[in-house]
Amino acid sequence: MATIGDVARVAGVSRSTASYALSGKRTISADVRRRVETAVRDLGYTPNAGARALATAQTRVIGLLAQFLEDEFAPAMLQYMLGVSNTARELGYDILLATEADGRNALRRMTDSRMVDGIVLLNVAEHDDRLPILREAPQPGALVGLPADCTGVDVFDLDFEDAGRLMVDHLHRLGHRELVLVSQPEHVVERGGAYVWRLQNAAIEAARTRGITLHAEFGSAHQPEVGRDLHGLLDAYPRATGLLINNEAAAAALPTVLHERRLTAPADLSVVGRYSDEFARTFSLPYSSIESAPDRLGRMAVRELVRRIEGQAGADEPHVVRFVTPELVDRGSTAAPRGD
Amino acid sequence: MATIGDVARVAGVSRSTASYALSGKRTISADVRRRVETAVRDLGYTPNAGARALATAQTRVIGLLAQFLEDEFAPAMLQYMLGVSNTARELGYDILLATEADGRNALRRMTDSRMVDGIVLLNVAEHDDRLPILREAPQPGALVGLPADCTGVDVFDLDFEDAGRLMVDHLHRLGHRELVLVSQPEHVVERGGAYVWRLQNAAIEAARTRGITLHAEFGSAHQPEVGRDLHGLLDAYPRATGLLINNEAAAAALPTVLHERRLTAPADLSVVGRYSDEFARTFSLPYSSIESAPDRLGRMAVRELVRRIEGQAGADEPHVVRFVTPELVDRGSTAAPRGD
DNA sequence: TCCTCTTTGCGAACCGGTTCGACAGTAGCG
DNA sequence: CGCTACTGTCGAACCGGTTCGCAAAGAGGA
Repeated sequence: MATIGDVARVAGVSRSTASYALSGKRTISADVRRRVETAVRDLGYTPNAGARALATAQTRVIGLLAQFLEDEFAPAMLQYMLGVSNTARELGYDILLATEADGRNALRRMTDSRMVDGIVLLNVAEHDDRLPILREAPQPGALVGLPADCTGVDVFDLDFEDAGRLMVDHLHRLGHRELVLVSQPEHVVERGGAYVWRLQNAAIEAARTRGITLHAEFGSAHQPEVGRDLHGLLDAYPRATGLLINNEAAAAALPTVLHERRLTAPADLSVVGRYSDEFARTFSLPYSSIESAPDRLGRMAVRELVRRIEGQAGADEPHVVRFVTPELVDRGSTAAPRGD
Repeated sequence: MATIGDVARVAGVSRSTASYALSGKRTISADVRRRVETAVRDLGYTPNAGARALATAQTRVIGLLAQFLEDEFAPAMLQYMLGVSNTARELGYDILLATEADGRNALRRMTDSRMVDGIVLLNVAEHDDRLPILREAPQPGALVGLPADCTGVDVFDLDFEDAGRLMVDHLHRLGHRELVLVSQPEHVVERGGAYVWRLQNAAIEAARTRGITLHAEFGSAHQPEVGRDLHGLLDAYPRATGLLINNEAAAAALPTVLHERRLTAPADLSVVGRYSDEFARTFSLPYSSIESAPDRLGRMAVRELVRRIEGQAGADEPHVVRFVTPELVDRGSTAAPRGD
C-alpha cells in the first residue's frame, strides 16, 4: 500500500510538500501540485485513517449506540439508524455501530480509545445509565429521546405531549366522546421509556379539559397477546368510538382484529396511530397517524453533533433540546362517530 | 487523556516496559507489573485506537456493508446486521457500518484507508458490483448471499433450493396437488436477488417430479398492492389448496386477505412461508415457515472472517461456500387438503 | 545594486502506541 | 572464581500522517 512518502518520492518532493499539496493548507506551485496529484493517481494512494487520526486527533467517525430492548419494536429502530448513518455520510463521517446490550461498556470503549469524534445515543431512557459516562467523555454527544437531565448533551425528540393532545383533539373535534388509548407494554415504561408516559399523560389531560372519556391501557408488544388485548379492550369499552394506538405491534395487529369483529374504520371505529411513515407503508396500515419521523430526528441529531465536533458551535454554546412537532397524516381512518 | 508515556512515568519505568507489562509479550517482574497496573487504574488509561492501529496494522474493526434496496423488505436486514454486530463484539471487534446507496464507494473508503481488518457484505447480488473491489482489497471478506463468482471470499447463504423443495415436499406429502408460490417482486430478481430464482426454480422442479401443479408468481413489496395480488391469485387459482410465500410483505398481508375471504388456515388453505423467526414473532404470523436464520448467517460470516483475519485459517486455506440447511417450523398452518 | 517581501519547498518534530536489539544484573554451573 | 545463560528493563526506531519554523529563490521597489 502506498504511503505519502511514496507519493513524495514519485513526485520528487518532500513528504511535507506532498501533504500540503493535498490538503491545500499552504500555497504550492501549480507544477508541483500536478506532479503530486498524478503520483497519487498512479500509486492509488489513500491516506491511512489511523495515522491521520493520530496526527490530527480527529477520526471522522461517529459512534452510534442503538439499544434493542426486550419488547420494544425493533424494526422501528432501523429507521433511526438509517437516518443517522445516511446523514453522517453526507457530512463526511462514518458510523461505528454498537448494538451490544451493555451500552455503557460500548460507550466507554469508543470514547476512551478515541475511536470516534462524537456519539449518538438512540432510544434514550428517562434515567439512562449511559448518560453519566457520555457527560464525562471528551467527545460531544447527541441524543434521540428525552432524558430527565439534559445537561451536557444535545437532545432531540418528538413532542410526545403534543402528539397525545393532537390525537385527542382530532377525534374530539370530530365529535367523539369516548376514546381508548393503547400504549406500549407497561414494563417498557418502567424501564424508562418516558415517551409513553408523556403521550399518555398529555392525552389524559387533553381529554379531561375537553370533558370527554379516555381509557388509557397498556398493550403487549407481540402477537398473539396484543391481538387478544385489543379484543379485550373493544369488549370492555363497547361505547368507545375512537381508538388511539401508541404501540406498533398493536397497530400491525389491528386490521386482523377489526376483521374478526366485522368492524371497519372509520365507519364503525375511528383510529389514529403513532408510528413512522415507513412503518405505515411497509405494513400498509390504513390508519391516520402521527408521524414519528425517525429519519428526521436522526438527521437533526447528527447535524448538530457535527456542528459541535467541528467547532462551528462556539466552544461553550449552550446545548440544545429540540422537539419535533408531530404531524397527523390523514389516511381516512377517522370520521364523525356513528349517530346511534 | 493519559498516554502510555504518562503510565510509564507514574510507574517509574520506560514506555516500552509499560507496553510489555500490559501486553504480556515479554516477562516482567511482578513488582513492575503491579506498579504499571495501578498507574493504569489511577490515570484511567486506555490505549489510543488510532496509534495502536498505526503500530500494529490492525484496527479490530470489521466493515459492514448493508444495502437497502428499493422494494426489498428493510426490516429483515436488521436481523442480519444484529447477527453480525453482536458476534463481532463477542470476538472483540467493532463494526463500521455503511448504509449508503453507493456500496462500491463505501467499500473502497474502508479498505483503502485501512479503517477495517475485514469486510462483511450483506444482501449480495448475483453479479454484485462490490465484489471486484473486495477481491482487490488486502482485507478478507465474507458474504451473506450467493454471487455467481465466489472466488476470493467466504460465502454464506441459506440453501434456497432446499427451501423450495422442502416447501413443496411438505405440502405434497400432506396430499396437496395444486400450489401457488408468491415470490418477491420481479425487479428484485432482475436486480440480482438470485435467491428468489433459486427457491422458485427448485420448487417448480420439485413439483414437476412429483407430478403436481405449481403456479409461480411474483408479488408486490408493499401494501396495498400486495393484498390485491393475493386476492388476484386466490381468484385465479380457485382449486389451489396450498400457498407458498417467499415475500415478507405478502406474508404480513395474508391474515387480512384471508379474513376478507372468510378463509382460515389450514382448514381452507395450507400456508408455508419463508422468513425469519423474529419476523414471525413480531407480526405473529401463524404460518408454518422456513426459518431464514439471518442471525445464524451473520454469525457464521463473522466467525469465518475473524478466523481469516487472525490468520488461524492458513494463509492460503481455500475459501468456503457454506449453505445453511433450512428448517421448517411447524406453526400448524398446514394440513391435508379438504376432500371436496 | 541592494534590500525587503513573498512565494515555495524542506527538515524535523510530533501524535501514541509497538517491537527489536542491547545490556545490566543475577543465577547456575563447572 | 570465571564463564555462560537467562531475566528484566531500557533506548531507539518505526508505523504514516500533519504542521511548525526556517531558508532559498524570485519579485518588486528605492
